Amino acid sequence: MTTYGPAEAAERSGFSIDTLRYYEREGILPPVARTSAGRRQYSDGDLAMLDFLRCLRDTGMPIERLRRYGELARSDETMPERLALIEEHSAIVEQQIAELERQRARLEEKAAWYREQLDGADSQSA
Amino acid sequence: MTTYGPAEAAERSGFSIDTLRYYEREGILPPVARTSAGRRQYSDGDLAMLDFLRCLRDTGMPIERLRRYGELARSDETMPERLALIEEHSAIVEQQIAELERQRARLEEKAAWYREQLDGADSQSA
DNA sequence: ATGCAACCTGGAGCGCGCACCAGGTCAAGC
DNA sequence: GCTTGACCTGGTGCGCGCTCCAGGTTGCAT
Repeated sequence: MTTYGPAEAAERSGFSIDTLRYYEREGILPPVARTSAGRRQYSDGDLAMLDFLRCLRDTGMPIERLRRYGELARSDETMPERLALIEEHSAIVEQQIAELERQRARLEEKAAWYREQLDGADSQSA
Repeated sequence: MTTYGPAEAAERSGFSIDTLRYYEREGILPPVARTSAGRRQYSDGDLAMLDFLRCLRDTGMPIERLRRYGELARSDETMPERLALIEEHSAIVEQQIAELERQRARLEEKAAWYREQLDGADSQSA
C-alpha cells in the first residue's frame, strides 16, 4: 500500500500543505498515519477522501459541514447520515446552478442591450 | 422622479444600508444625491444600478471588478468597455455553471453508491 | 560530519466583504 | 420644546478559510 508525503499529497489533492494540516487539526480529515519520527504518511484512502472533500469544497460546502462529513466518515455505521448530507448538498448545488443560470440570462440580456446601443451609435455616426 | 431614503433603498435592492454606504465609498455606486441636510436620496436610476450590481455580486464578481464597472458607468463613452466586462463575466459564469454541473454529477454518483451499499446491508440483514 | 531541504508545532496574520459602534445631526409627531 | 428614530461620518471588528512565520527536528546526499 503506497503512501505519500505531505508534498506529494498536496500536489495530488490540489490542497496546499498548510490546508492539509488545517483540515486534520479541524477534524475534517481523520488523523493521518505518521512515521516513527512524526512525519505524515498519506494513504490512498486519505487521497480518495481528499478528492471528495475537494468536490464538496468546490461546490461551496462550508468548513463546518465538511467537518461533519469528516466526523461521520470515521465510522461506517453512519452511511445513512452521510448519504443524507450529500443529498442535501446536491440539492443546494442544484439551486446554485439554477440561480447562476437565471443571472447569466440577465447578463446576456444586458450584453444584448449594450450591443444594440452600440450598433445604433455606429449607424448614426455613419 | 421618485426618490428613496437609505432604508427603502436597502429594502428594494436587497443590500444592507451599511453595504450601500460601503459601495458608495468604494466608488462602486456613483455619489448619491443628498438633501440639503446631507441625507441620501436614491433615485430610480440608482436602484436600477443596484439591481444590476446585485446580479454581478450574486454571480461572484469581486468588489474590485464591481468598482471597475461602477467607474465605467459614470461616463456613457464607455459602453464598449462595459460590454466587454459583462461578456467576460458571463463567460466566467458559464464556466462556473459547467464546473458545478460536473461536481454535482460526482455528488449524485456518490449518493448512488451509498444507496447501493445501504440496499446491500438491508437485504443482508433481512 | 555537514549541509540542506523537507517536515514538525503553535500561533499569528491576512484578504475579502461587509457589520458594527460611538458620537453627533436632523425631522416629525406629540 | 422634546422625545424618538432614522440618518450622518470615521473608524474598528469580524467570520471564513486559509496562509505564513518562528523556531526546532529529521533524513538524505555529499
